[in-house]
Amino acid sequence: MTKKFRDYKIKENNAQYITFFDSEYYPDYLEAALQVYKPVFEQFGELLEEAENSSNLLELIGKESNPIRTQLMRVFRKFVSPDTSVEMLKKKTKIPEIIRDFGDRFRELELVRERYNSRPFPDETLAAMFFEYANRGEKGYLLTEAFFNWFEEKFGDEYEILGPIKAGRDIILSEYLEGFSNKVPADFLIRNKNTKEPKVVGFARYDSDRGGSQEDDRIKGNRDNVTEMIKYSRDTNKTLKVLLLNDGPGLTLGSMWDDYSSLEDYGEENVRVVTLKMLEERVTKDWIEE
DNA sequence: AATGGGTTACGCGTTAAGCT
DNA sequence: AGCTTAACGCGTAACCCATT
Repeated sequence: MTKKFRDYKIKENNAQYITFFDSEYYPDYLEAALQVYKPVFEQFGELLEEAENSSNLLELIGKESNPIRTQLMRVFRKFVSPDTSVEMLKKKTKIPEIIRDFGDRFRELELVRERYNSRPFPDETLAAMFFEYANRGEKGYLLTEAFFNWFEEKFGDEYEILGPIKAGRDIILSEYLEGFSNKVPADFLIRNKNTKEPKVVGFARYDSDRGGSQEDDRIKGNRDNVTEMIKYSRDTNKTLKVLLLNDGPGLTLGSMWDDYSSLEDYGEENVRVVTLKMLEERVTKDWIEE
């Protein structure tokens, strides 16, 4: 009997199967943060002097080009308009609309100047806040990247793996599976290199933190996907496997591990849940083909 | 009544691909 | 070339609920 995801948790030792990606320690990165954002703050200060009013300040920022424009927008949000989401501010063309809809809630320019000048220059606090966001999402990319590399190395001759290694559109399964009409987004798809026959549908996720709320969504989403795949396999008489690549310390939180274990049970031999450290043992040609 | 862990709900910024 | 979209994981306020 093959080892199951559940079996990696005996005696609560599952943490050893988790992959860690290094993060920086506080306060080591403060210097780097100041380096990055000092020019942004500097320019914001200049525009602040130049502007006639708060709306005009936004217009002036809109004339700048990226990447600095987006950074100036972030500062604008903080000092002038916490109402306006970054999604809005990212669109240059939306600026007149934003002024129309939110302009009356912008903080008065005089007050903004006063508050801005009350801060030390460069504002280390704000730099640190911004910096904290900078690496969001990166660990998820590292996870898929590591998997793609491993897979190419190990199975590159026999199989091909499709999907974005970093940012980019997911694989929409209906576009690759004959007779499958649901627009299910997957992270990768493994096919026989010669026949192009789909073999494995993959979903990847790195959980640094947070158990709680996300657990349910993810398990449920994954379960729905598994159900779909099983049905598809049965209908078409093909064996299509589902690989759930999950990793990160978040896996050890709450009921996450157990939930994934039961998901594996639910999918029987067609579903495997793995971390990077289980790849050699669990992602085998036998499993792909059986 | 206080404490504290867990849950719910939602907004968030950056990146690279994709589009116009 | 500039802009938009799709993808990623992160942070936390407010609430729930069991225990002390």
